[in-house]
Amino acid sequence: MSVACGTIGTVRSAPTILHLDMDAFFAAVEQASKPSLRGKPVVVGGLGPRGVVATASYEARVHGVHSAMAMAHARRLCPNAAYLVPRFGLYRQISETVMGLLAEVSPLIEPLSLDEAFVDLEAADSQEDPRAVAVRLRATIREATGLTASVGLAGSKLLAKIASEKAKPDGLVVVDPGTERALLDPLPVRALWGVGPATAEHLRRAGIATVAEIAHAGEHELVRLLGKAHGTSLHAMAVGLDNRPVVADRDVKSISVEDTFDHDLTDRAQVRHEIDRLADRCVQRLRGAGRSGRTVVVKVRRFDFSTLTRSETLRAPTDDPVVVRETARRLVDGVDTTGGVRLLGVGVAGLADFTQEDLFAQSGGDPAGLPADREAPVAPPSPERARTWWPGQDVTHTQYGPGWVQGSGVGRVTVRFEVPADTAPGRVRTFVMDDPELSHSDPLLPVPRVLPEPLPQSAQPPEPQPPEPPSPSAPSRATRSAQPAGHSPPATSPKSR
DNA sequence: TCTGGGGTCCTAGGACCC
DNA sequence: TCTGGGGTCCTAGGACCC
Repeated sequence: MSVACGTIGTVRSAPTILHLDMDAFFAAVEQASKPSLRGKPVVVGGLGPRGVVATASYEARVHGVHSAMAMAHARRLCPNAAYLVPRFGLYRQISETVMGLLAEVSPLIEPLSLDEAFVDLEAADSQEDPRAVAVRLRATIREATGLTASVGLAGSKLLAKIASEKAKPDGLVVVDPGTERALLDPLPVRALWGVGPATAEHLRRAGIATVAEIAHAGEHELVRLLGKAHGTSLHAMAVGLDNRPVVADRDVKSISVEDTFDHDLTDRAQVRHEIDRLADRCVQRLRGAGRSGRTVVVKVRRFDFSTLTRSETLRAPTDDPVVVRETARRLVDGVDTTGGVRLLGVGVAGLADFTQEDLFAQSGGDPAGLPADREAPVAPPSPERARTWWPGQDVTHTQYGPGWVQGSGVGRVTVRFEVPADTAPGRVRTFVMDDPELSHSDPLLPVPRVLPEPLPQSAQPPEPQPPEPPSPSAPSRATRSAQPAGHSPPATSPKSR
């Protein structure tokens, strides 16, 4: 069955597709930058009453905590873990470093998320042994970031991803040609890409529990059970056929924002107000990406978790806050929200490559001829949220220096003063919440034990720095990050109502 | 236990046009 | 007057991924 066939495609004869997955990425970054958390259970995610776990450290997983679990459940399972709000700005920075190291291995890389990517080694200049490349890559990433990564090498994307999963944590698994079926056959159907809870249940009712049983059932039966597209691709994967290429620079197709509220909204005026704010945030992201879009989408999750979407396609692409706001409002007005609204979202799809300014410039039109409210400013972040102290956030005290919020309540905030380079946990101190000497600050990059290798050309500093070991006594200022990621309130914990 | 936020892709029905 | 088939676009919902 391992022989290639016809239109479905084949599997490479050498394991030249590499899948890299950072181990417990968010939690590992927190442990690397907060010395007091090393070796202890750490859970990163939304800390509000409706938060879910984004990432749990391996110490927390031992207690049964895992991604997508309700935070309330996690707290019951592992009450002694550190519960932290995500610092996406920092994760993004570290992710860029890792992706830069991948780009040194091969020009063809496909990021799947901040902590995951495929690399096509066939596109590399050197035809070095893939295993040697993977070994060196893992070491380089550890040196540059202080974090561990797991790597799978195989002849297809599917197998490379399964291999990296098997390699976790901090391992390398190579799927040698000829061993594909032995690896796949015993796996549960959930191991295949595209099999979630619904499909797994569907298959279970048909008596299919393992990959081998999918292969045995045959393509016709799979299509009958799951439909054309899903059935065909699932059967192909189960028999080990997967020739999907590694694709760099996938184009974004939609941009959206959404908020789950701590308490359901019951007032129509409140719903409208939130829709306006979401529309503004969406347009901000749209413009930041230099795009515009034709279809405005509104998403409403009601009190009973029933979710519906309403969309409207405009005659031309827009990045106009007024247009998006009014369209979103019109759409949400047509939805029955009696009983309460748990979540609202606004998105723009059908993206075009141009902003409206570009379009006007191209047609020789005059932007000044637009309606006066066209450039209505996007609402600034509300000031009362700037002084919210979430566990995990970066702060600085004028006297004690940099630290992070350990907890807050009853008018007090507790801060642990330590920096990534510290080898022992730092001191803890408590302040009144509005202490003027305490302020939010930018995150500090975790300090690797060895200096990173040179980044790719685009990321090179203007003047090459001579390599020198970091000084343990005064490392923090030099590694202070450029992005103000610590300032914004956590997106995962919207305002309570 | 009670379910985030940001995406992608697929299906299906209806409108509309040729 | 009735009967078509096909293609494309739009809308809504659902499954899935990280």
